[in-house]
Amino acid sequence: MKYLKPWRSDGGGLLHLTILLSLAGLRLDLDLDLCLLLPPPTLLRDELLLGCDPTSPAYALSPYPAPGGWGRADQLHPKGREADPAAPPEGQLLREVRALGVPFIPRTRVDAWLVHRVAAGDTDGAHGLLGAPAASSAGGVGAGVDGGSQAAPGGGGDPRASPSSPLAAREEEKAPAEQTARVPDADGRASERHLNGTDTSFSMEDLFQLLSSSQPENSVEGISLGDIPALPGSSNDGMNSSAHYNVNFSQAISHDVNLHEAMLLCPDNTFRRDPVVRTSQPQEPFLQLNSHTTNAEQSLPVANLTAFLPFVDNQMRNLTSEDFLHDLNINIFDEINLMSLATEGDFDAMEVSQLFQEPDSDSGLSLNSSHNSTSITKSNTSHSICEEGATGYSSDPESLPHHNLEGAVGGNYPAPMGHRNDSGFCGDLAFQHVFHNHTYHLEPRALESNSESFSWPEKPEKMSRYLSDTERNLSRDERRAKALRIPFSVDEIVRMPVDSFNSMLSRHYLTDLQVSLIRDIRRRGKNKVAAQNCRRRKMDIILNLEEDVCNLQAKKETLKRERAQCNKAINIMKQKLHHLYHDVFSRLRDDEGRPVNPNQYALQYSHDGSVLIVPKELVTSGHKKENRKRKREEIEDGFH
DNA sequence: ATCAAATGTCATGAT
DNA sequence: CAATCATGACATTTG
Repeated sequence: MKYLKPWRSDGGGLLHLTILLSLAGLRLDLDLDLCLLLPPPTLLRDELLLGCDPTSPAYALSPYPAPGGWGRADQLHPKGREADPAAPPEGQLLREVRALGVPFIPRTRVDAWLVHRVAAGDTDGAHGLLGAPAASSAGGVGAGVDGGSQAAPGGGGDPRASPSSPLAAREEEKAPAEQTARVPDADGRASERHLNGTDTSFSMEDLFQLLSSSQPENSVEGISLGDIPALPGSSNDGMNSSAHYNVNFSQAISHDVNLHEAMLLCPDNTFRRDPVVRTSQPQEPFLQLNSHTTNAEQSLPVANLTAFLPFVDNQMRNLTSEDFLHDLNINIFDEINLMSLATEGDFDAMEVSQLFQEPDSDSGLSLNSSHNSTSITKSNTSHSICEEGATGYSSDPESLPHHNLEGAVGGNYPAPMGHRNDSGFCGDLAFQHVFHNHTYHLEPRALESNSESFSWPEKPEKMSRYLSDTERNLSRDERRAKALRIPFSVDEIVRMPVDSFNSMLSRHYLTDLQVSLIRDIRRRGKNKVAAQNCRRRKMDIILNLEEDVCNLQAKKETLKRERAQCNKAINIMKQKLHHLYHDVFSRLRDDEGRPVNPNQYALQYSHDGSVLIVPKELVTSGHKKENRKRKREEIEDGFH
């Protein structure tokens, strides 16, 4: 398994940003030279997802809808969307586009605009507006606009960035005024402004405005380009000025191009599973989820993020055959998924990093100890909370709203991470450092494992130390499912009938890793129930046996008492017989008038009722004969 | 820290 | 033949 390092460096500190808008056969290449720092996972993911040619076989092999076939009919059907309570209010533009009957349901204004342009046959205009095709799609940022999949629009601003960055704080102050003037209203009138009046003057700002305005409420916060510190040697080539793009670009990229996540993992209306099955599950739209989870990325003033991009380039260049496509589909997506997970959620960052931990490596996940440690943040090799959680979670709970990261797995995930400290020391320098040094320190062994043989080398006893009480209440499978963004609850996965289960798997775009985990969860869950039943039965058997033992013991005691009584009665009878014997013999006299010795004679009853006095020798011999005769008769009876 | 009970997990065979 | 169940053995968690 080939893992891509998440940083790309262009040497000059310039991030070559390429936005490929692949939509309904339309490819819009936006080539930007920005001293812009983008969230690496989003960048990598979208680069891989959308940086390739939409017409290439990669799209056919990928689990994503190919251009022109965005999503399945049932998923994209307007009715299905109308039934979605989470769907955003339809703006006029959206209605317009939908009225055109294109097989693509835009969720964002950019989507709508693009579809509108495509439907209107004005693709050239779109190309012209968005600039020249990318010189290197693999080296750029694929900022795809995914209509049907609603690429993570949710928007939450980036409250984490503001407190930690003076620039961001300043931006935050002036943001509202700008936003009021720039952010389109909810029904997309601002978007229509571009469409109706100034198509030919559509600028980057317009695009970014569109991107950022897909969630107007989120556009107030976040990092503007002006806030991003310029790297040495950076320039504003390709841009009018940084101020010109003083929009929530990072957020826009993060929210609107998070295609992989949106299409694979987003359980929103476009990929909603059977509502009947889902009725018991709280609908946790990933829109909201993703919007929150990108905050860490946005908030990070990453300095070295470009270090990973050449790696990506090499990977992309070296993998041009079917292997590449296969890897792109299975491994890379999974890996990216994991990496993105690591950057998108507090828990997940922790979880994923720990899941990939060397089993015996203690890795110093000392979350508690790291709370009051500030020096660790300056050590490249220290294993601090930030390193473990370096995959992009804020440590400043006050600065970020309590994001509800949970999917359907395990019900609710209140999600306060145990490692989320109160000091927020990771938010600034520490977090910056950690972010670009340790974000994707995945163990090669773990990285090389494919999705089928993927193991979870976690050490539960260690794991539990770093989990909050809430997380600790989750089972391991629930934590795993949450880490992989499995959009179903463990209970649901286990209890679902096999037919529903299989149809569910086929209806959702799940990575191999997710499918494997889901099947494992089902197997383990059923086996857990079976084991519980088995133990219950065993306990029942044991209890029944114990009850039987008690009953038998009581019966034994009763029998013993009866036997004792019988023996007592027998002894009494013997005593009486003895007395009677002596009484009889005391009265007997032989022919000479002498008393008869009871030791030499015995009394014997004859058949006619008379009593004879017989010498004991004859009595014993007679008894022996009778016994022998009786035994012979018994043997003969048994033989016959 | 230690230990025992409870519980989870895996392997395997049966259904 | 796949899915599920049953269960012994071992691992892990819990109190």
